[in-house]
Amino acid sequence: MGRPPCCDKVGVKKGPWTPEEDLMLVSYIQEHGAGNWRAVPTNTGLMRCSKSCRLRWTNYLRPGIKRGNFTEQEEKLIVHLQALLGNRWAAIASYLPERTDNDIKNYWNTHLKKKLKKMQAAGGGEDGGAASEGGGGRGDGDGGGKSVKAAAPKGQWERRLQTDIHTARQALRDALSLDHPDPSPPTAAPAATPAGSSAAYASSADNIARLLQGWMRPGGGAGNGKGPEASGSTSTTATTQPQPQCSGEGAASASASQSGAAAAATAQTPECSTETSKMATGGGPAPAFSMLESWLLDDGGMGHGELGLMDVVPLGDPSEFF
DNA sequence: AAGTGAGACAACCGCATGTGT
DNA sequence: GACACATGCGGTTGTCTCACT
Repeated sequence: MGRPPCCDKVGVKKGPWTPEEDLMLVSYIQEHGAGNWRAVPTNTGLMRCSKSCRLRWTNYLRPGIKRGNFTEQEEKLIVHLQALLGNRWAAIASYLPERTDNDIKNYWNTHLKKKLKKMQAAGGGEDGGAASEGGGGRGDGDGGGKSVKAAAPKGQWERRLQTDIHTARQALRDALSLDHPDPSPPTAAPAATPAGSSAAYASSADNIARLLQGWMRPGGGAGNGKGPEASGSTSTTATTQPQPQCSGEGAASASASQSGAAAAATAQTPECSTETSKMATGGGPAPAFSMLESWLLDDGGMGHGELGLMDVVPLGDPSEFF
């Protein structure tokens, strides 16, 4: 409702972030943990709005983020999830712990959309293609969730329900406190693989990653929110390690989308919820993921992707996947 | 070698939702 | 129960880099 935009203030800087700003933000989060973004600009002296700070952190500075080069598996996963969930990037991103929703969204808009279009044009519809748009549902490719609802045989509410189930399952898993997989040591910020353009910037990001490694190691362990301020908001802090429990999760190792992700998902701890609330959306589909994976790899089943997934996660008995 | 166009990525904007008072 | 505030999400735009002519 009549809420004033957070970035209304004059003097708020916009545009690309400089390495210096990144450092300021990172070091602040190091000390206070992520969260309470409102206070970040004032406390850091950054001339950015809180939103911008949060975005910068979650999309770029947060450790454990893999950049560039989507693997084939990731691609497939995205296509199928998009078909299933629509443009709910945050939910989709929860299946790809190393990727940010923004990244996935961009990748979809720049690569996959075209790819699928081509496929359809070729009369193929191959993989996600056919499945996804349910017959070109998205036409323009945009408006995912919205248009999907019209074209998809299943209502969007059903998809939501589906996601909710994931969330619920995750919650239950947390409650049962499965222990997390060991924080598989990150292969060091894979970050620095930006393609071309970002190369220059990558180096600075790399530096930041190094910086993070330094401070994230307080107790030797990225362990459980052992981070600088292991509490509350720190959730993210914990994440800060390139091998975090929250974001990058162990999956950090290589093509996480594969097997790694499963473990990764499990790695989700309640603490991670703050920053990764997005993750909560899709929940930590650890078990589901493996099934999803096989489902995905089983291309033959394509064509009814949705039904396929529905089968994967029977509405009636989600518990079965615990 | 220079100019133009296309593609890719980062960031911003506005709306929706959740939480606290 | 209503209101206000903070955060999260998705869509869109702007900028930069690379490839081609």
